[in-house]
Amino acid sequence: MQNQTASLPVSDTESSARSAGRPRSEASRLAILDATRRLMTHTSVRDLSIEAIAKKAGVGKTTIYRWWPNKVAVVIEAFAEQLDMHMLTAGNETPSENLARQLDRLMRQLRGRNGKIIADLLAEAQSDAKVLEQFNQFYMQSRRNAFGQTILNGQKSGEFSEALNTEMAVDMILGPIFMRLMRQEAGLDEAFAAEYPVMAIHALSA
Amino acid sequence: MQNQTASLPVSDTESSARSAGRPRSEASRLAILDATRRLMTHTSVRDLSIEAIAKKAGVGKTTIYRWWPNKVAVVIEAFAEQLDMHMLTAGNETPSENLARQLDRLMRQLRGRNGKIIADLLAEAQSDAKVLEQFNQFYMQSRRNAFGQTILNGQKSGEFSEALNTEMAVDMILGPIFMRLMRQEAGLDEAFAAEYPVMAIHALSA
DNA sequence: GAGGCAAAACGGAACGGCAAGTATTAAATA
DNA sequence: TATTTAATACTTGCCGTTCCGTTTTGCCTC
Repeated sequence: MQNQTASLPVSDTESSARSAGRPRSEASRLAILDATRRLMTHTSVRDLSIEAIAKKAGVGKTTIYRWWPNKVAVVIEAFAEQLDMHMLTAGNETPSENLARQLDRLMRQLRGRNGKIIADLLAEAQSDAKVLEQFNQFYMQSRRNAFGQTILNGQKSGEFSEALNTEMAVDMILGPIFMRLMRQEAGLDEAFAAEYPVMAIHALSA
Repeated sequence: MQNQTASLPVSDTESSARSAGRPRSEASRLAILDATRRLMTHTSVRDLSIEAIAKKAGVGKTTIYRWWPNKVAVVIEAFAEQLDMHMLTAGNETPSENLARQLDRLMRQLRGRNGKIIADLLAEAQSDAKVLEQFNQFYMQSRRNAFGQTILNGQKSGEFSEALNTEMAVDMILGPIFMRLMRQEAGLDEAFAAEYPVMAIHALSA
């Protein structure tokens, strides 16, 4: 069986072109990722331990350490498909409509367990530079780029003010959402999700 | 000597009206807080351990556990004076001016070590409901109230739009700042600090 | 007032538990 | 047979807690 794993930024899949020796066990890999997903329904990323994953997966700890640098990398890979949203810019929309749709999708995705995981990862990143980089590379950067592009389009079309540079505009758009996510109280509830896009567009408008 | 400790929201100072028995050692208390401050210059809140504090303070672990529920409470008390900014609303300012000044002060305060500590605390809070409550009660709530009041004033005076409720407006104002804080990349640098208040006021304006 | 007693806090030591990370040995393939 | 992976077992370190003997206070009795 060919190794069909998508080139994820975390695990060492795809490296080393099948030279010799015992091949990596795909069964173990899947068991690890599955165990991680199941454990994450009851615990936070912080409380998750490599040992617990190994035990639940029926696998040695060394196997995990061999392929992932830390538990965050395992979590990222375990939830990669669910968290990787395809931020396509639809064709015939105005930048404002496009932005509203993107915000809507982001907030819907951050509800429930996924949001908790993202908040946990951002929290973990605060005490580990490597984790921060992993998180940015895997999750945050692509989001920022997508929103940044939409904002640029809006600035070209004259809908959005040209006064702010893109980076700062992205911070202004995403900041409140993640603030809400981490405050937990209230969170990204219906009311907020309904009102926020309007406010965000107002904030950017010329 | 009378117990002059300001009534801080974390440690158990002031409770129990001096009935009998050996009184709490002020020397130990100060040694613990001082050791915490010194350790925090080199480590994150996450990597800080009660054991290390006790060792550095020349104190038994028991003494710490007796008076503080967890290490976050110790950190909060150790940095209480530095982090407690007096958010007075000056008299003859327009709400916009007032808001700009408040933002300026907040961002200045979140630069350097204090900002790192706040980010760490918010991170710790993500995996512990008690910590989140401590953080809100000690730090976040008072900030939100102060900004909320200013925004309300601005809405009354007609400078700010009445479309958004106060809670959401506060999230919109503070979100980007904390986003910036936790991203670390760039952070609350000069450029951001200079531009952001203008943008924030624009976002709120009617 | 002097002395003794109860109450509370102190530092030190040790415990069991848990997780991180690391040899070492066994297993599977070219 | 060489090479690479996997699992077992181990060491290390911290945590949260519990004991213990000691110290410092208030209060009561004489």
